[in-house]
Amino acid sequence: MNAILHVDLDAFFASVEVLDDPSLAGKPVIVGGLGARGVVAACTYEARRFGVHSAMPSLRARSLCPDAVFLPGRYDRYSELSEQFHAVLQGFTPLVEGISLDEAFLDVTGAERLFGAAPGIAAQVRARIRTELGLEASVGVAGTKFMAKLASEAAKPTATRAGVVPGPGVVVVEPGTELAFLHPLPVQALWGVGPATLARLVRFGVTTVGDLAALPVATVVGALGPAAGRHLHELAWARDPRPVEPEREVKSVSHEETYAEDLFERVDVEREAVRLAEGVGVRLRRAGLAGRTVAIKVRYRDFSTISRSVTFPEPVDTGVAIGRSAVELVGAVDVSPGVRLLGVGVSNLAVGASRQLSLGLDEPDDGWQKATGAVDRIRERFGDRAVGPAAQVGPGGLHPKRRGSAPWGPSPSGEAPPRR
DNA sequence: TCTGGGGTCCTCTCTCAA
DNA sequence: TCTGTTGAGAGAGGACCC
Repeated sequence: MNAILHVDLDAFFASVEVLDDPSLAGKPVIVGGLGARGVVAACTYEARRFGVHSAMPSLRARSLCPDAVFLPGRYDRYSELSEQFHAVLQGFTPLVEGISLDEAFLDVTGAERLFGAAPGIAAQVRARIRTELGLEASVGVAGTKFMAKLASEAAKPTATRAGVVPGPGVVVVEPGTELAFLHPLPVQALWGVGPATLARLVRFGVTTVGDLAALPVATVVGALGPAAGRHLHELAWARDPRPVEPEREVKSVSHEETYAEDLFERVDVEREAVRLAEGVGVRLRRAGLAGRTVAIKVRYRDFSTISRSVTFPEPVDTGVAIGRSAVELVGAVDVSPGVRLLGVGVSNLAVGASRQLSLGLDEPDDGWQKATGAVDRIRERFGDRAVGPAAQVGPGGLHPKRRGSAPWGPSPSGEAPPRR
């Protein structure tokens, strides 16, 4: 029997803000995009008492909890603490699968001889996170990843109108008790059941995990398709063979941005495509990756979204090559309805040096490779804003998109959010 | 209420070649 | 030569996760 831990930092971004500014302790704190199109990235349990939750539009959060402290978020600081968090986990086992900045699975089956039984390891993990990071974590312990995830959810504090109720911190699902724990839960508790899947299941009278388990698998497959149907039916019977995977390969790299005001001019959309492509290229080269498929994503003001992509025989990794493809793809879509969001991404990734596409310019391709290398070295020394494509030079200087800039929506001014 | 950013995975459709 | 089948791959869209 495997021993899997799911470790989740409580209200991570908001807790970091409280950690760095103790005067915020006990107050409703909301981190996210502050503009009209921003969303809540995280909030303290004091804010959740008012019905605020992550992914909620910031305007709605403001109306529910006008006295909350609203902060734009500091992605770099969260990344720094996330690295420390994962280092703590690595101290218990190398079998750590990071899910996000604040969440990870640990397979401690082999670590039990060194650290004791899994529930004890869970307590040790929490204690070390508290003393070394100053943050609170909830831990679920079970025989599978999926059950451990549900258990950590049950370990968290809860916010009610009356106040914040501390959680147990560690919840253990003992072998043999999985179904008793699982079947009373609402079916949305299953990983993979969102609003659309829920709507389909409700038509079959399914509201709990137990209801889903009671259906014949063929019925679930008929409703949800073979992959999702079989997978969810297995989960409903607490069967989850997925192992903890420490190394997961990246499948795609992308940047997207929602604009404070819609873009109607093709030249503006093309300039943004070049800027986003530049950021994607930088991240690809830093990771030593290149990709064969370049895709754009366009979201219109009515929230309808389209994507266009093109696949090349050879992988690309320079902003010039990605940008040129993205501009061509933008050229094939209608921008007149108003572009709310634009995204540029690269997939079909491969490790190693790329062979760049012919750029249709007089410059030999290896000349661009050398130029890109020089640009990367300048950025290493002087920062991302030091150099960029000519199309990006304007009165405001260079604005190459970097990971984590305006991560939760445009700020009120339309500029990147201020750093504290 | 009016919906971010960065991902992964799945499904459907179309095309092309065997 | 024509038609039907099958499978792979590309492209597009959607659902879901944190």
